Amino acid sequence: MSKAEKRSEIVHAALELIAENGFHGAPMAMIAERANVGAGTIYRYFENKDVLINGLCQDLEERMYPVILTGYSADSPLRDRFLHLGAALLRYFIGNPLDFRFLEQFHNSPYGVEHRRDKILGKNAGYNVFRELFQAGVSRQVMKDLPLVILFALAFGPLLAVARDHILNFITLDDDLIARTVEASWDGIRN
Amino acid sequence: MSKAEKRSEIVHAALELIAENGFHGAPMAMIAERANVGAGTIYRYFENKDVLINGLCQDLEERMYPVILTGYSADSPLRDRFLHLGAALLRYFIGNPLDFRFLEQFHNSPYGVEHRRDKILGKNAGYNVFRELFQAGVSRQVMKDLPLVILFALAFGPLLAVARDHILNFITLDDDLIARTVEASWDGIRN
DNA sequence: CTATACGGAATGAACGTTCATTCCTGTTAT
DNA sequence: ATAACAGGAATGAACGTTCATTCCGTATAG
Repeated sequence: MSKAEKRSEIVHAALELIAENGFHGAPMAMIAERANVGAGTIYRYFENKDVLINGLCQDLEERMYPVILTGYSADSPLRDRFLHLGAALLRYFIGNPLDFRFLEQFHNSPYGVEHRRDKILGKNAGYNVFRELFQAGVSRQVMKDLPLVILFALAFGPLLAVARDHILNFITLDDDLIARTVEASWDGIRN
Repeated sequence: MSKAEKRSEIVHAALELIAENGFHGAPMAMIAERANVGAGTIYRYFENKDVLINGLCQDLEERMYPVILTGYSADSPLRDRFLHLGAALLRYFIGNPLDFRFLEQFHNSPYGVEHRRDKILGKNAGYNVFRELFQAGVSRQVMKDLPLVILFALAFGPLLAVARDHILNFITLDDDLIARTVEASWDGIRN
């Protein structure tokens, strides 16, 4: 097994275990076992568990962004752009439940809060499709004149909640239901 | 200290610690210390940690419901009823951040998922103001014709998200902002 | 071409720490 | 005096992390 493969085995095993059992249910020994490596080997690739977990999150975002942005045109009407992003996000989560469950675990942990604080208040507020879309929406008065944070909550709160419900089998989302849900969440933010 | 007082000290300490530091950051020894009791004493009141935590959740719901339902009239128009419940919920969470943080921790843990599964699919689907309100909304065509679970997500997803953002100091909610947020989430579900 | 030596990578047993839970001692109330 | 209770030290299981050792591919010597 090459070095890169081994690293990715470790990352994949960790993601799987954390998604399935939460942070509690993913001790290093178990990650090592599932990745078919020795317990110590992990520490050749990651300084410690914190670094592994933060790395996981970064890897994940890098995999997710391109998928969501496929077919996204910054020139379309705002409504279309929102519907595209919302549906793409929802489909991604449904198609990659492990990624979704990991992100949920991550965001409800000390790691996640710090991560989000940086994103909202922090330096690397850099380029961000979502922020750009919402700022345009507000300034063109297509969206409600509410703080960005609240618009985010109105838009993505429902989407994350239905993704969770689908993955926990409380409901089964098909393409029609996805579309109607995203449209409903658009109704929440549009003027 | 009376027996009932001691029990409530333990419950309060546990809620505080779990809310502040998550489940990881609330070992029994620390709960005992904050409650000014011995570590073993807790086990005279609760069989084990699981029982303590589930008890916490039940206590909390019993404290929350009356507050939210104060001034609620089942005869008002559906829109008013929703606005009342939404604003009351949001205000409760903002005024009782520890309760909110605990509920979040709880719902993102194995305990919480089981608890919710029971509530949605389970037996004790018994009386529930929210369910009743939404069923009425759908059947009178005041709300979108979507599965109940999705309407819940559309309505409460945003409210929980903004409550979280307020408590984490990403935004400061005042009465005006609360009202406008609840109205926006109503736009998401109404026809 | 084969045999030997080398060095980085992998290993997993062992360590120190932390936790939930138990147990025994001392205290209080009757 | 006795029973019920409270306390916190003791216990053992589980965890993240370390480190002495083994393994293996490659370079070097014969």
